Amino acid sequence: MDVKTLCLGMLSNKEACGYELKKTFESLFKHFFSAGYGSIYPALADLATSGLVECREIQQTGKPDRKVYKITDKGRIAFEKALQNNEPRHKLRSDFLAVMYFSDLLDEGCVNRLLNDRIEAFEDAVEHINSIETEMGLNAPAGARFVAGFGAVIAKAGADYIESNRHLLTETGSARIDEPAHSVQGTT
Amino acid sequence: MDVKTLCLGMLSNKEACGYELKKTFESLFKHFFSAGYGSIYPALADLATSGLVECREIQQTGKPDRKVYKITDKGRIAFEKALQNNEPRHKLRSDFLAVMYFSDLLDEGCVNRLLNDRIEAFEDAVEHINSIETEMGLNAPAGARFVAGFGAVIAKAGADYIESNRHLLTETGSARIDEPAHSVQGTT
DNA sequence: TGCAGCATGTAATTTGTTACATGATTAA
DNA sequence: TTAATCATGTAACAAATTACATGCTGCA
Repeated sequence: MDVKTLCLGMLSNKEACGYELKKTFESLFKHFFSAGYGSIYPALADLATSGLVECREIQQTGKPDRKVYKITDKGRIAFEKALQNNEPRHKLRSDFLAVMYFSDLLDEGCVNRLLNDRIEAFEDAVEHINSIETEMGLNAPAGARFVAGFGAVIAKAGADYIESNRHLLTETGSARIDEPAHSVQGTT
Repeated sequence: MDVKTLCLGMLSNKEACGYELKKTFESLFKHFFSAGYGSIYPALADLATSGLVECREIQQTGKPDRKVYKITDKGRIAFEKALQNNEPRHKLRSDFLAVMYFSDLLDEGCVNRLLNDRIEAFEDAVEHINSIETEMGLNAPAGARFVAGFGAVIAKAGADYIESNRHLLTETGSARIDEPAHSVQGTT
């Protein structure tokens, strides 16, 4: 699944401009898909050329015209077909794990810092997902809740794993003592 | 971190040919990094050109000469530097979650099939990792064990999450009829 | 005064995937 | 006889990232 297809999918829920789609990538989709303007704008242009979306320009003062894209019938059909096509991939790419694999080449301070950073990143992810779940509310589509829940559980599992197994990588197994005074909340 | 750097890292443990490195990508690194011959061979050629590895050709009958690459001192320094450089990324890319987000556009049979397939993929991953952990034994480097454990825990968490939350996506919440009676507990 | 938000896009570069091309040996 | 394993590579293609390019508004 490429950025183009995902944009089409987002537009099947609600019309939007490129800027807004980017916001969605950064909120709901953050933990499993990312896209920058450099992918989104060309994708929308392509979709419009293919007749899968229609574009309506809204004039604004002091800003570029807002281009609001709306999915067409042809677009809906194309997207449903895209959903059924390929057996969907699910792939992690982790430099973090690669570095940990070679952690015997690093000094302990460095390893500890990387572990702490990663735990923090996971905890931030959990918080981020919790906040969007709150925003969504209970009447949110099932798919959105399922996907958010998945992200939260996996991030939590990652943080917990590191906390429980960091002793494998450091002689002292030092916990996060070196964190300055911005208190880090417990793993929840 | 690109394929080139990871190849260099692998060679810091043990000299190898491209074919062997590919095997390592498919065993130890499978759950967090992937690379095909199309990336590996050019990467090795580049490394040799830069003097980070040395190549020794071993003649064979009926096969192309085996090119065994060995890291140089310069290569070791470059790799250690690469390890320290960037704060390492850890990024999931999941078409599976994207499709689930839009699962209301699919019929239940299709959704159930996708969920079952994903659970199976996660379970296969756990098994695969367990088998390489067994192969490695207890005297394996700490980094290798840490990384393998991480993969197993995350895959298990993913499978458990789907099992416990599939009811969100399907009216009937049909479980896997093809699985024998082993009840799956809630998350964690 | 400076930064964040809104809003668009292009172009160069990097990176990796896929298909192509070859070919012997061995086990099922 | 068919597939898998060993073993190398190139070339075309696809895709996404990054840097560049513009510019107003409103807040601190």
